[in-house]
Amino acid sequence: MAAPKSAHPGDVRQRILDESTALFAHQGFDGTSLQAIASAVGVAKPSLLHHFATKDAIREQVIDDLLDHFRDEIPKRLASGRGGLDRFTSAVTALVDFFREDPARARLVSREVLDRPQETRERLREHLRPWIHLVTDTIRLGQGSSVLRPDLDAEAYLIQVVIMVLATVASADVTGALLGREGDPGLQRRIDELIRMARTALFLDAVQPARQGA
Amino acid sequence: MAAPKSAHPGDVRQRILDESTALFAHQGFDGTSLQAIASAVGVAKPSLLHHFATKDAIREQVIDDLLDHFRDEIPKRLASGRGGLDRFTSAVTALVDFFREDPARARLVSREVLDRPQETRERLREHLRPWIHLVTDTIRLGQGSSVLRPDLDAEAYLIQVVIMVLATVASADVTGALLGREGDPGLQRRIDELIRMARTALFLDAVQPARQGA
DNA sequence: CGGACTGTCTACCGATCGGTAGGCTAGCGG
DNA sequence: CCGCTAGCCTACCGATCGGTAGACAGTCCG
Repeated sequence: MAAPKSAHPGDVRQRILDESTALFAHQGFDGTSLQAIASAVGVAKPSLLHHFATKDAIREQVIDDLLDHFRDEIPKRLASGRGGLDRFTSAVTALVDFFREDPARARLVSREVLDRPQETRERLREHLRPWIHLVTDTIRLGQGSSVLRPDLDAEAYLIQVVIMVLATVASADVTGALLGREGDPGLQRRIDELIRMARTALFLDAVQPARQGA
Repeated sequence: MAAPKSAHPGDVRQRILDESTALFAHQGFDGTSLQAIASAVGVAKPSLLHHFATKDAIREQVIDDLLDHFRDEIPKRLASGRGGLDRFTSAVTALVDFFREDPARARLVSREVLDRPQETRERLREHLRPWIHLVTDTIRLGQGSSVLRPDLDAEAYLIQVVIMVLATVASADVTGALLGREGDPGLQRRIDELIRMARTALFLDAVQPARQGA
């Protein structure tokens, strides 16, 4: 009626994906009905199924878009240097920022891991395998030249750091209240500590760089 | 018919809780129907609602039992010494073992964090507050006497370690395939690295104790 | 101008959801 | 021995689920 019809092709489709991302992240796939998505987008329920064959197809597209975005963004952020921070902090910060700028991403991945472990395992393996090799090779190089701790398990270390970043962002609402101050979101404080832990566990104790302010 | 009726009072009730724990952990609360629980237990659906007022009441009891069990078991395990391992490794191992001996616990908590952040935050705060204070006070003591790293944020550190343990066990099925060898579950390897990371990030580099075999 | 196509809608489908009503039975206390 | 209660059952409820049918309106192309 008031709104112009079919003003932008592909617009509704993208809005469906955006709203589904938010809803799946907060309520889970099973906890989100097609009606809820339709209401959020502002269309009737069957319109969703005109753009996607089934509810599950929406979820698949949401996940694919997220992983593609991850694969495109991370190298870009790594290349952009990030000021005077050393290479390690720059890398971890890039990882953290990707999830922190939209925590729905962290929640969504966490839910997929819990809901569909087998499928998610295969998908992540394809997407992350080259990336993992790149990082672990670099770590092993640093271990050889006595910059990094020799007793470190490169692959396990990397995975643990990624898991910790994911879980930290995904659980930000909950874990904030466990810190001392009540109203404090405290996410930055936990991330600072996360980076300190990861760095300390990686480098032989040469220098501990000063903690960055913001 | 064949089975003796009402052989053990409270038996069915406990079986409902056990099966619900497993089902909620693997499929989520919204992904688990009352019918699915009833079938797993081997009773008719309305029998569930004789023991519990609503489906949600089942979930509440499952979580309460889990948290109570945690609060009872952890001090017990800490007291039992765990052989010649130092106190730190003993504590982290106790935490890891609690979740690893039934990974459904880790999955269940992770799901609650995602599904009901506000409610879970309050519940965890009540349950964990004294425990957190105990640990962080001990850490700060160690920081004062120059055994532990002075730049460590005791509360944030503790929370990050707990999060990492939880997420590691909850995601064991997925993350295993990301390590080098394919069929390898690799959980022990990640947990060894987790403990190494936590230890290195906590202690000033005096000694790195040898990694324990099994 | 006139189809064909695209996108949206209303109306509806069978299945399943959480939950209820009420009957049957076995054990127990008076 | 009799009635009450606990525990389990079959049968059923309205609501909501994911998904379908088909009408209708624009828009683009010949």
